[in-house]
This record gives sequence, structure tokens and C-alpha cells, in this order.
Amino acid sequence: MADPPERTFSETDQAIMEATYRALREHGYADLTIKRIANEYGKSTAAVHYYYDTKDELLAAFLDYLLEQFVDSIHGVETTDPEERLELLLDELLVKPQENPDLSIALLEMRSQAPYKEAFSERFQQNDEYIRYMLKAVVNHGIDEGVFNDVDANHITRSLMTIVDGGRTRAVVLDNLEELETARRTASEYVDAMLR
Amino acid sequence: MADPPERTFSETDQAIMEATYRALREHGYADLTIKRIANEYGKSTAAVHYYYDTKDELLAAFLDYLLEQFVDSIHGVETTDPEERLELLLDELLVKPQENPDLSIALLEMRSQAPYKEAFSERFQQNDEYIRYMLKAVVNHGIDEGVFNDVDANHITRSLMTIVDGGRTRAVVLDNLEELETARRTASEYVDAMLR
DNA sequence: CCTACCGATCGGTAGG
DNA sequence: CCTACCGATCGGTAGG
Repeated sequence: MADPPERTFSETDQAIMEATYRALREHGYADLTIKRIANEYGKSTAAVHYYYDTKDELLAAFLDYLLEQFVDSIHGVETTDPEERLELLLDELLVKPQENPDLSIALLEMRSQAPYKEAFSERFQQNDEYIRYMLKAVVNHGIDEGVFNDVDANHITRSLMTIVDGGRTRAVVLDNLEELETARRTASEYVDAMLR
Repeated sequence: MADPPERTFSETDQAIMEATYRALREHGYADLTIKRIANEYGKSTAAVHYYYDTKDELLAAFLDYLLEQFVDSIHGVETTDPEERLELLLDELLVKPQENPDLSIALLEMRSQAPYKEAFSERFQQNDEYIRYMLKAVVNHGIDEGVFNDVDANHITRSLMTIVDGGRTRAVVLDNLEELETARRTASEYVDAMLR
């Protein structure tokens, strides 16, 4: 499986994406309006509509922009030793979100709209597949090297993603970053129990 | 810890709550309007406002109505044998949601609004505490009876909730009920690994 | 409880 | 890219 398709953003596109990012962190997804994006952009709403015909189109582009950055950060984990690499990937998924709680809130809002917006659904689906692919590869690598038990890598991977998404959801809903630490510990316990 | 406080609903209140429930399942939370609730109620929007001054007030009441039903269903698990009871509680949390996917979608939407609506936050928080209390009691019961290892019941409980919320979130976002089954299996694996 | 309505806000567009 | 504006929709209310 190759990396997800890349998308090119002109400097203007980038400026609008960053404006969207700021508006989203400040007001949340439910209160994200073209006007607020335009304010952050520093121009009129018509200027935003000049580059993106509809709000939906802009938001789809924004998800591409955001998830690309996320994929890059996952990609940045270069350690190859399976045991260490798995822990570092889990850190990336559960420790790093602590740096930006406002974004986590907005992202859960957007995820909750996936059932109504196919453009969202497609992108979250693809992103999830990519992360699962990365995790599965490490697990299989560990099995091949004999450091992990010969388990159902597909299931283990899905279980870890369940723990990751559970920690993220709970951190937002219960407004408590410790939920991410709990989930991180749970993930390690699960890895220990199933892979050794 | 006692059961969460009960709230009394008149027949009119009940009718409005059921109308809200239907409107929510049909249109989702983001598109839930007083007009749509009134349509389901079969009367005018002014009629709805006659009983609930504001939309926020109505939604807070609705969450009470909904979470009370949920607590009742958890309360309905009467088995006392710790091992069996834990499995039945997990079934209640992860198998039963499969019956009503539309409600699960709307509930995730509402959960994602907790950071912006204190009335929501309070209620989800209280509901979570109650479920954790029920789970913790079973784990401690099992420890006392010697069928479970002497573990940190608090942590085990939070881990299980993480798996539960992960399964629920993923089922909605990825539009796949199998995510709940995966989470159910993960929960059993975790219980097996940590408690035996 | 209804009819009728208000002010506010939204996404989007015409015309330049 | 801006100013100015449109039609649609929202939550809520006045008056009965």
C-alpha cells in the first residue's frame, strides 16, 4: 500500500487553509462560518468563495490539508526495530494530540459528521486505512523477526485503533487529557498481553 | 454511589421527548431544529416553546430522558456472578448499540458538543461515572471472591470504557457495525489478560 | 396552544 | 478580489 495521494496547495490555498485552521480551533466546527474563515484570512467572504465555490469544497480541501500533515508526522517515525517502532507509533497517536486539544475537539466534531458528508467519510476512512496499514506492518515485521507472537495482525491492529479512538473521544468529551495517558497505558498492556 | 438523580416527565414532556428522539434519528443533531421537533410532535413551534423556553433547555431535558433509559438498561443486568456479569455489562455497552445506529450517530454528535455546552458535559460526565462505578463494582467483587487477579480496578475500568468508546466512535465514523464486534472481542481479550 | 412575525445569521452571488 | 445584496432558515416572541 502506497502513501495516500498528495494534493498541491498554492500559497493562497495555504493561507486559506491556515485561516480555516485558526477559525476551527477558535470557534469549533459547529460555529465555523465562511465569514470567520474570511476574517482570519484577512479578506472578504467573496474572496474565499473566489477560490472555493462552496463551503463543502473548502472543508474537503481542508481535511486533505490536515490529514496530510498527520500522515507526514506518522511518516516521520523512522525507527525500524519492531518493538520500539510500535511504541513510538502509539506515542504519535496518543501522546502528540495532547499538544493541541482545540484541534482534537474540532476533529471529533468533523468525524461525527462523516455519516452526513461523504467527502468527510472518504477522507477519514482513507486516513484510518493508512494508519492501520502502518501498524499492521510493524506487527508483521515483529512476527517475522520472532519477537512477537504469531497473532492475527489484522485484529491486533484494529484493537489498537479502537483504544486510540477511545482515548481521543474520551479526552474531548470528558475534557480530560489524562484519558489519553490511560489509553496509552491500555495500549501497552494490550500489546504486552497479546504479542509476547 | 447511588443511582443518578431521576427526573419526572409529564405525558406532554414525554411526547416532546419522543418527538425529539424521532427528529434526532431522522435528521441528526446538526440539523435538529425546533421546527422539526414540532413537526414530529404534531403541533406548532410555539407549542414546543410553551413547554421549553429555549432549545438548550429542551436538549438538556432530552439528554436526561435518554441517559435515564440507558441507566435503566444497565440496571436490568441482574446476574451477580462476577465473570458472567462483567461479560453481560460489556454486551450491554457494545452489542446493544447495534440495534439503533441512527441514535449512535446523533449521540456522537452530541458528545462532540460537550466542550461547548456545559449542560451536555455535565450529563455525559455523570453518565460515564455511573457506568464506571458499575464496572468497578463487578471487578472488585470478582477480586474479593478470588476469581479475578488483585488488580487496579480503577484503571481496568477506565481501560474498558476506552475500548467501549473507541468501538462506538469507530462504528459511527467508519459506518461499520463490525467495529463494535471488534471492540467487544478486544474487551474480552483485555479482561482475560488482566484479570486471570 | 396558534398565527404571524421579528432580528440575526447563514452560504452564496451580481456587478464591477 | 470588494461592496452590496439575496433568499432561506434559524430560535424565539407578541398577541390573542
